[in-house]
Amino acid sequence: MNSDLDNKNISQAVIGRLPRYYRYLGDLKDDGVERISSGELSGIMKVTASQIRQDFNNFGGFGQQGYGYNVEYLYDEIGKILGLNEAHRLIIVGAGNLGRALTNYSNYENRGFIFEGIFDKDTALIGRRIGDLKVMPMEELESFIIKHNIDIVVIAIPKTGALEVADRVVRCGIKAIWNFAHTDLNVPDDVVVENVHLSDSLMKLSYMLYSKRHK
Amino acid sequence: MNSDLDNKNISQAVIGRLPRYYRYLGDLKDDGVERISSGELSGIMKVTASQIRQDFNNFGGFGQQGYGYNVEYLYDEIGKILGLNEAHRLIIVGAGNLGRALTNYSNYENRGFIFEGIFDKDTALIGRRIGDLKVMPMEELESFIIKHNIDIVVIAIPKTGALEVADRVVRCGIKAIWNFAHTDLNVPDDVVVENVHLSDSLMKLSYMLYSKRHK
DNA sequence: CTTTTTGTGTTAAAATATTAACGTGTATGT
DNA sequence: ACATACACGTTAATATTTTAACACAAAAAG
Repeated sequence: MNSDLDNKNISQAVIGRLPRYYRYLGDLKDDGVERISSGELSGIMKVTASQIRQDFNNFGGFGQQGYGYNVEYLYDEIGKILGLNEAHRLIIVGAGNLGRALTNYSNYENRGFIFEGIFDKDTALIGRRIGDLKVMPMEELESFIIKHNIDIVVIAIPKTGALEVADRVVRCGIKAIWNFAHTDLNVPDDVVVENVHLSDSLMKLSYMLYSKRHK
Repeated sequence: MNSDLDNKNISQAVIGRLPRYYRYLGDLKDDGVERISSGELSGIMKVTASQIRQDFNNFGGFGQQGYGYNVEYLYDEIGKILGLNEAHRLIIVGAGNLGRALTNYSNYENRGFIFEGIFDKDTALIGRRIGDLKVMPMEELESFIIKHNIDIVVIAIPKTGALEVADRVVRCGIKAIWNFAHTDLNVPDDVVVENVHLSDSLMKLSYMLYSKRHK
């Protein structure tokens, strides 16, 4: 069913905007707003109304002429598109500061993403509690992934070990990696990687600041 | 001087790729590679040679026909473009898990970005040491920024307080914000914001995973 | 009930971004 | 010293993305 839409290739540009729409619609929903037009949303989100209509239409018609979009319906539909209707089970590799931050951060920010475990190679950390989780040794990585039906692996270790960890989790069937290591991973085509390169982000900011100053 | 290049508007697409070039060139440099052609780099980075040449040419000719690019020179030049030749002084607002992670993370990953202070409104945290820093109360925010010539403010607090903090730091002259709060900030045109919306990133991953599965 | 306004989905146009093509200068090898 | 291959910078072509235009359906107004 729905094969038309499912097979249509959605551009990265559109996908990148979906979470932002989702965020704004969530806020509107919380504020009790029932309906909204592309024009109004345009004003709030600072994007053209045309783009909003184009973006939504990639996935089918969610609105109605003369009415606009029903906020709650649209919110739910975008949630479905983003795959938020099914729960995801994650593990974090790396119990350093970042790994710890992500464990807690995600607990209250992202329902639907369930953090099932955290791993580290440092024996001093193994066994320590972080939130609800206990740090596990790297030897148990593969068996844990399989036993607990893990969906997504978060890599939160320095780049030295990142490639090896990626290889290991890919070998036991992982298809999605959230990569915080300061390097690009090399994975098969059917594995998706979302990079969060904090240094890159900071450099971008530096560039923007610098170029504004010297203009 | 150099007003041609300085005033030329570089597209976001290009800027977004610069840190990645910088990263790869740094690795090459560390490996002792002296020169590289756009074709070779293309193979390593998985982008077209044409794009590499186009990108670099936005900032002037760094290469030489028949030779290619000198790795170290190119690395340094891109560094300058990114504004990494001048040091930046940062403070972090929010001494929660994320703020703490960023303090340490950046200490060894990003030379040139100096973390000068960390602030929190939670009195239980004030005075506690995080790395080399001691958590300061929010009341001292403005005076600290001015006294220590702070460049960049990192917002690492929940969205509730983020807008107010942004307003406060903008009012005392801050022109660059690294925003980890789960919301968009509203700042004047001459202030640049680089967002790191972790939830958005995770949702994107969820989408990619979901859409691969259902294809 | 009719008219007017609203605002979508969609098609067309404009603007950007990416890739390919190529002329020319530099290095390398004979 | 000369020929050949290399590889940049640049211009041209292609593809993608964004914005505008518009026909038509639903809602609101009279």
